[in-house]
Amino acid sequence: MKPVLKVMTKEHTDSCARQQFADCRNCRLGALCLPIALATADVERLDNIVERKRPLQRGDHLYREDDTFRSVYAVRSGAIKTYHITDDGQEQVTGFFFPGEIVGMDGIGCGRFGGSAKALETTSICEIPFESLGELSMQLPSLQKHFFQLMSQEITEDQKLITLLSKSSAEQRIASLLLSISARNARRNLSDTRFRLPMSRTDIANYLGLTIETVSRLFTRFARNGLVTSDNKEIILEDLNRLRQVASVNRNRV
Amino acid sequence: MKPVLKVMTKEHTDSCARQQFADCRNCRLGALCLPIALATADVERLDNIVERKRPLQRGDHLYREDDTFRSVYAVRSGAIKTYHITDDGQEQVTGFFFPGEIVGMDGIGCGRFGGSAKALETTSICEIPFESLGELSMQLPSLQKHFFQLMSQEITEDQKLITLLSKSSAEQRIASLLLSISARNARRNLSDTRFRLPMSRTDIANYLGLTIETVSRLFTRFARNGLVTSDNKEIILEDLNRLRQVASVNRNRV
DNA sequence: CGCCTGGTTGAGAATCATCAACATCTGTGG
DNA sequence: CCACAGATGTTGATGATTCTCAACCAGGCG
Repeated sequence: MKPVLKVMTKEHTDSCARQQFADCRNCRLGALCLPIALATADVERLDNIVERKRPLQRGDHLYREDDTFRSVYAVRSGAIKTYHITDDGQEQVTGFFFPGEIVGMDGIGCGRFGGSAKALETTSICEIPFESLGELSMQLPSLQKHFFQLMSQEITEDQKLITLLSKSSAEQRIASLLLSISARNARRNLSDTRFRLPMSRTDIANYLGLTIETVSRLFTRFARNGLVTSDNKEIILEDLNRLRQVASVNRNRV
Repeated sequence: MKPVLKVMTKEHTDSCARQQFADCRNCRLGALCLPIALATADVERLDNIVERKRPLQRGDHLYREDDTFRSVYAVRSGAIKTYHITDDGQEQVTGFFFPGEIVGMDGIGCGRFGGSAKALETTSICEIPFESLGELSMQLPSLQKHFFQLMSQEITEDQKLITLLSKSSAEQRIASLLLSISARNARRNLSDTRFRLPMSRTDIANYLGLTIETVSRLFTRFARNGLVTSDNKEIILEDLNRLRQVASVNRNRV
């Protein structure tokens, strides 16, 4: 049994969210998750179609590759990783999702999920049935538009990752990932300099197209150079500006 | 002046399309471009909002990064590359688009295009104004759904590229690209074994996260091993099956 | 004709992967 | 509460792939 005190850590915000989450109207993540310029009455209609599920435990699947697509999912608390299995059986991590972010939009296309989604830690989720959403969108132009936006944001995100994988050294990839998580924490009013990485080194390596050894070595190198302090998954970014430099100073390809 | 005979080459299909393209109803690409189960009357409504533009010349921009987003574009003939400029001024090619494919969906999110799109050769385009499309979607559920599908397909495509960049050797990347273009040619009823690559080695290298030297060396290696015959941009895939093997045999990472 | 762009080829260097040993953490059962 | 096993992470030595630099070739155009 963990002491109750645990609730008062930096995860405080999310922990509270977990309880308060009666509906979309007073969801603390509202502005992040579906920050639509919806009239109050419209939020209510959205709220009606959203289903809250019981929390996933670490390692539980939210959905699996080839499952029939019915819903997209908003992360309330915790963290999700998405991944594919390649033809030759290897895992490819394609993304990490934090509270306020939407998972599962790749499934809209073919009616099945193109990859799997798995909880990295205890995670609570709002399920948004897509059929109903489609109908609702039909009536609420702003909701439809917003959904288009979310999807194209995902395209943009993926393209950033493509650039990262295509052009950057191992050092830059890791610096970029840390900065990305930092920025996403800031959005949720959490610290942008001290946080816990919910994913394993293996997941980081896989996501960034590196080996765990390289990731490990770079964490220690960053620590040696005073860029970060890291105690396993707990991490402190000691110098955001210098980290930004590291992330962007490119070896001069092409 | 090119001799009229030119029209009878393997680009025949597309060349014809260029003329016949009075409207969406008898577009030969129809089933590829917006293969919707639309009633005839509905295609007519779609047709009404589509604008045909005059052809782009090689090097012309279809749109540029940060241009206000108003439309998505269907490629009728020719080829388009999309690219970003990174913070430090380098180009990152994010995709190649062939006839029947839709460009510009990354712009939907923030109201501006997230990258630029440029013609690799003489290219004709159908412009699909997005505002009108939004309204039309509102009335035609199947069109809205289809558009969601197109976008999530793009997400899926991007994720394949992510996997490619993250997990594959230079050899596999190039084999995969060739196979991708081959398959897309097949979709258009062109040869899947002999075609002209519309993009430069530089673009290929950039797209695949390699250097031009590596790309060049691998083309010659492939030729030496009887996988392909290549005369500059003209290419013949001599052994599709073996090429598929090369593309998928992974070094065993993670 | 010479210039310029784009492509090919070679030799050496650098980054990152691989293999291997070891350390640390977590959870389970005694 | 401790001991142990398995998973996860760290560190070191070596090697392969791919980059870098450089020379050279081919085709298009003024």
